[in-house]
Amino acid sequence: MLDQALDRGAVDVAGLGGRLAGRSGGDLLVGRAEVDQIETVAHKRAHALVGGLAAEALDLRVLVVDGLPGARVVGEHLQALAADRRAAVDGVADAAAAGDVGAETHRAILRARRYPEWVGKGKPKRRGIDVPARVRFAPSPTGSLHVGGARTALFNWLIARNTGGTFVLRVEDTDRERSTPESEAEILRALTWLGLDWDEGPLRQSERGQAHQAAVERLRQEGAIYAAWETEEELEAQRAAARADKRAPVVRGRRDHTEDELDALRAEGREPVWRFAVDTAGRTEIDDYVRGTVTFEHAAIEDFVVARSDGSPTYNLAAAVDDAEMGITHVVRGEDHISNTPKQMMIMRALGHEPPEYAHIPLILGPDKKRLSKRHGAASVEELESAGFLPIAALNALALCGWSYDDKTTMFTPEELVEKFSIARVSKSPAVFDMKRLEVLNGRYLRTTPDDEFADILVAYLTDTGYLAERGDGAEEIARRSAPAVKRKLGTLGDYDGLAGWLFRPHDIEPEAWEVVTKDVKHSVQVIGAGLGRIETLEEFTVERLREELSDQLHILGEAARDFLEPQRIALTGQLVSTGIYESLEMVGRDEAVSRYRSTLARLAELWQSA
RNA sequence: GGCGCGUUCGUCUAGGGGCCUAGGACGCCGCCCUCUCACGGCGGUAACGCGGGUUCGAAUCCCGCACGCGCUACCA
Repeated sequence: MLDQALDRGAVDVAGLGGRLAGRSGGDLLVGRAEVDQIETVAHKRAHALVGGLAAEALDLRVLVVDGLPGARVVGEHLQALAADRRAAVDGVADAAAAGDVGAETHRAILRARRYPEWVGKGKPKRRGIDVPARVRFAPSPTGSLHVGGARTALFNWLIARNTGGTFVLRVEDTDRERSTPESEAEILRALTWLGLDWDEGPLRQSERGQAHQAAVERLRQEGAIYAAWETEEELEAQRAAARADKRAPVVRGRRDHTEDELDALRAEGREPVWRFAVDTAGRTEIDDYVRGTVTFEHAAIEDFVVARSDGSPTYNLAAAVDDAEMGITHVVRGEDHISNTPKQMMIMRALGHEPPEYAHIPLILGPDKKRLSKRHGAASVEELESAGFLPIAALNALALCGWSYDDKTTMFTPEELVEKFSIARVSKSPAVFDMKRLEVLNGRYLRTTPDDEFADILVAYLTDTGYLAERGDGAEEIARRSAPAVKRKLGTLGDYDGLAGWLFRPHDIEPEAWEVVTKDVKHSVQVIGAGLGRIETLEEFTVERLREELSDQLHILGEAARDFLEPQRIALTGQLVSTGIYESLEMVGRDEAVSRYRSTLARLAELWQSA
């Protein structure tokens, strides 16, 4: 078949003088380079490979073995190859004829010939931070620490630790209406819970009033800001006009009031705000660690307010002054701040400071792809804690939100995180926070915790949430004893009650479980009775013995494990999902177990009779 | 509306011109562990937003479009 194809010239590769000949050997040879096993010719990439070599050699010689399996297939592939590569070869041939093969082609050829060391590196890798960085986390104390904020804090902390730098905590409480000391305390507590310690601070922006005033004064002297007297309505009109005009909705105050006008304005009792006089002709470029160069034309930036009419500084002024004066070298913050950055850079420059470097990290989204907020449920660190997540699990989930080390690692110790983190590997695109994944991760951490340590963690959690107090005396002891049984099933500590709640209650059967067990009353009575028979007389009430006894009974009955064990679980715990059956029996002991079995049987019997 | 950013399985991601027949993880589905629910193990499902261009070759580079998100305050 192949020979026929050859005879017809159909496989004359691109008419470049290549020829095909039957020969024994087993490999497909192209030029003088050995390519691959022949079956991989079917591979698309082999075509490309051969193409590359053909392009180089401009003379394709293909040697094929006699009696190869599927000569027809080989022939077809070679035809495909020929058609496929003809253009390729022509392209290079033309280029070569013109005396210029091109760097790209050269690289491709070299790569194909597996001389990786000769192959160009392509684009440069994104840069990381390799100097000791002085970074800051600057939350505003208007609520609890959100997942997004926590992640920003974490990244900053990681950069500080990993570069041997300094992590500064600064509380941005210039909004006096909404800032509260309680919220500040809660944020600090949440950071501590996560294990993020700061080297300086907390420094309150509200206590830096003098520095801010001085900066405003300086800007005034420099002529970088001006008093703006426009009323709310006038500003609105400006914006509306711009919008109608499809221009950027920027606000610019009048800068050329006469003395008489100013007197008149003051006489009205108006107080001006101070706006930054934006140089509308210029532009500001941010050389961002994660986004590359981002350019803002000043024409689209309004004359933003730096000082309110009561003289207090706005966020942009306070942040710029503080970052500059605190010697912050790298500002790492959420992407929602990126349009503030040129403003802050302008302020710093007007003040004679060189702006720091910036990294704007992508936002964390809720399942609806909107920025994660309270609406999405557990959106704060506080909620994560009370839901029963371990700090280490939360830390990992946060770190892996917008950052990855490689394609598989999902569990890092804090030390590994510090060692491996790099801003260069932070993703550009926003990430949906995956609560389910956090749960799974948490369960994994729980399971790797040694039993005694786990028991302590569990008891601490149950105490903090008031669970134990509500269950009365002896509850702690019960919880401690149940710890090993519960450990392998827990996703979060908050799931504890769902698994072990029955231990603290007098015997009762939840409706769903009752439904299961009453589906076939006769059968239920039978297997529960059989189970009871086994445990009633059992001297040694241990997991091992219980397993033996019940397994034995299960075999005698010839039941499927599920059909036999499910009713046992319900008889004892009254729950559909619970701690393991044998552990559960052992935990409550024989007397309690027997009494629960009997009470279940009694209820079943009652139903049976009435039916 | 303006400005900015983003777009690979449902979700988090690997990927930087040929190592991609697009890999991993979570979820989901199935099987196994005859200790059930669960845990664990094994397997399966599933993605390069669209259209052009550059190139012998594009998930990767360029352009356009679409969609999404952020910002657009005398809030931070």
